[in-house]
Amino acid sequence: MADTVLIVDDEQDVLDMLAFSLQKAGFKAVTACDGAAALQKARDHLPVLIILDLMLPKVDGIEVCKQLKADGKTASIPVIMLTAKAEEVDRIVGLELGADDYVTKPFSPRELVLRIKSIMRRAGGKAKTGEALKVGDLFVDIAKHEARFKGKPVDLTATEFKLLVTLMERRGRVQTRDRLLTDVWGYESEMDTRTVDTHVRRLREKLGSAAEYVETVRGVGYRFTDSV
Amino acid sequence: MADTVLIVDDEQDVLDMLAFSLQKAGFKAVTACDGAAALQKARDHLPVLIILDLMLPKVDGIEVCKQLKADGKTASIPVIMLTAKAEEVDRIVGLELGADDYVTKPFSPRELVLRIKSIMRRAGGKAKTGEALKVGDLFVDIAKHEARFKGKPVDLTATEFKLLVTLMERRGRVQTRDRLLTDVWGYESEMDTRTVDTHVRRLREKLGSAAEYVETVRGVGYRFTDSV
DNA sequence: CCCGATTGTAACATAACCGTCGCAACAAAA
DNA sequence: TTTTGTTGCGACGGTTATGTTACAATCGGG
Repeated sequence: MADTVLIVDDEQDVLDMLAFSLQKAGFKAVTACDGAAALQKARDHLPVLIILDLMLPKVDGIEVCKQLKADGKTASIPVIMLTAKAEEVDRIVGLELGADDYVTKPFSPRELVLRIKSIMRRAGGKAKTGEALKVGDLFVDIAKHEARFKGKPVDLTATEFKLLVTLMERRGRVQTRDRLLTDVWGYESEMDTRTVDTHVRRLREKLGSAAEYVETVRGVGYRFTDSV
Repeated sequence: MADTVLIVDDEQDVLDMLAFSLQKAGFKAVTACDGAAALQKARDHLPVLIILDLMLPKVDGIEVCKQLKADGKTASIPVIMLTAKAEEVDRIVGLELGADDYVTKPFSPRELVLRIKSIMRRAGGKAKTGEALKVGDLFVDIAKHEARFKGKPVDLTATEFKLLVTLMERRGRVQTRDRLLTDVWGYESEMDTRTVDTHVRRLREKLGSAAEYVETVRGVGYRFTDSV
């Protein structure tokens, strides 16, 4: 099928894991282990999506992304950036290099596949570097690490912020506690699922009347609803 | 496009790096490695901007700048000075030699491109009186290397000044410590991120009540806010 | 050559955040 | 209604991030 995805990373383990996950999700995976090969294969296969590690030998991931966007042949291909540290996210966004989304390591394969599908849905309609989530009066700007409700800033901790974003990105669909644990806390976290409850509670508290967006689905988990 | 930039430096590495960065940013780069060639190429290409290293063989960078400003053909071209040490900034400014801005080594390419765009924006509008950043009662004049709060001068060291300018130029957006390190201290600085905290503290101390502009975003970094 | 200013780092203090627990409130099943 | 399981809530220590202070090294000016 034409659903080819290009994966660029210098670690073979990551490549294998991603290729496996993507093939399982119905994509065709092509891999590259450095920037030069990435640019070459991007032109060659014209994938529908590129997953690009920030840290690459020789040519930086940022540079690769810029060159992809500068080439008319590959400019329209959505790019998902992989970053090792959450702190680098701001840097990426600030550079305005044209990445369409980012995922921080460690990530869950499930999360990545969801992002991919989200990106491709978005690309089908209006492609935009959507770093802003908005539901009703609730506005979340990922680039600024800032959430606003009715225009007023909501002071959230880093964990609460990521939890809110995760829920909003999958709005309408129930998220189990285990899934939230792996997606917010990372795939290797060994924690009590009740911890999620506590953070949901704190999040609701700070959200005030916007807390009604966060629904409890008894026996399953939580859901962010936009149809109040 | 006519966006030609002349780069003058005696080190080939610096020339390469700058030319690369500028071309990525959409400029056309012309280089010169000494003062005589610089004057020649300035008259020849009539660039929209000149990046001029202070230390040059044979003819001093200061002398080059003076001659550029004395020649009617090149007098109107904005000049950005490159200096190895922040302390020399005062010297440049004191000499009133006509430079429009300065950047201290080591610098980040990102920073330089930002300065260039700023300079060119300014040149498009009014005559060069030095770029002034203004938020509330806080005024910062980059060209004069001067900061004022409620009209009273704030005595800042070179590092503190650069930190303040960097934060103000990206007002509203969180700046991680790593990013501030690369933008204020240079692209190859290997320093403790806690150093940033210390300098932020010193800056806040000197700013007095204007310190509220400098916000801490726990777990992320610092942010200069104008929406208090 | 000496002295003050500046700077980066380390050490300590403090505040914020996080994960867990126990219990009460609640809902679904029996 | 009773029973059983689930979730909300508040609180408690442990951990981490940041504020604060102090100090040695460096640099430049006098």
